[in-house]
Amino acid sequence: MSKPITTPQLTPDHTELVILSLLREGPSYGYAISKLVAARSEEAFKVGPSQLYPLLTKLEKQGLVETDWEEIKAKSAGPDDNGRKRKWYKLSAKGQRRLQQRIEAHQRFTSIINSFIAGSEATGAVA
Amino acid sequence: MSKPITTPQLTPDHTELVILSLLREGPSYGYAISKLVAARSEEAFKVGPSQLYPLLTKLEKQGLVETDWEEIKAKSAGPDDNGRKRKWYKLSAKGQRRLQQRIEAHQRFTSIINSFIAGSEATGAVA
DNA sequence: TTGATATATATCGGTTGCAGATATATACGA
DNA sequence: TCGTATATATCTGCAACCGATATATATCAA
Repeated sequence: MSKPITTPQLTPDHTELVILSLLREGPSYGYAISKLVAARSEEAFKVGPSQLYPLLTKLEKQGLVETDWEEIKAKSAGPDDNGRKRKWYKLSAKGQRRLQQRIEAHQRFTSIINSFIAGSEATGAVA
Repeated sequence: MSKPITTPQLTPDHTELVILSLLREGPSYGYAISKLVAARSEEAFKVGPSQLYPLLTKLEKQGLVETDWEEIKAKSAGPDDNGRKRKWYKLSAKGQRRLQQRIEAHQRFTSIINSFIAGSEATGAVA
């Protein structure tokens, strides 16, 4: 028995759509995003570290998100560099436009897939 | 300038859904399927030979399709083996069940993606 | 008749993208 | 103190796919 069919995997484009959608609700950071994607999808979508961090870096390079380091101080903290850090990602104006494009692209995608599912009834072809 | 955003790519699961959907309308063969996918999707989806033939072979091995060779005879044809051939694919009962599963999985997929797009409004979270 | 294009199936080779593992470091509860 | 959770990041290998290539025939126009 192989694993049962639940949902198709995320393409890179769909992953970007999901992450930009989350960031539209407010800034977040890698670990939280990863957990949120799993929780909101009822574990259907999973974005692991090896997928997430390179993608976030790419979004940053493209100017779709702006980043900000938060120092999570331990009890005592000198001016050292070793404390735990949290990298916040905030949707930029460019990112919002990209999100809108991804949403529209997804709607076209869904529409075409549905036309295949509907089949000949929808195309006028003879059955 | 990179290519404009049109639709996300097809995952293997979505490609299978599209091809099984086409075969539900009646038997077809590789080249015709490739052309049909492009035509019906207004060129948004493209399934080239290197993607299509391995996939069709896989579907055949899984018993989702049944195959049948058609000899396309030239004007003269002895009992030779060199004539052009056409390999027909017909959806099996098992393939029909698989298609139904893929359709349901796609609907779950769409539903989850839409919930991300809808965002906080749909989740009860504070904006 | 010759050449270009379409039909038809199939494989190969390089690139991309990701899953799983590993690495590092801290916080917290049992 | 030991395991789990938080938090970011890279590495290694594998699988999938795009583009090209291969082979062979049919068709149509010049």
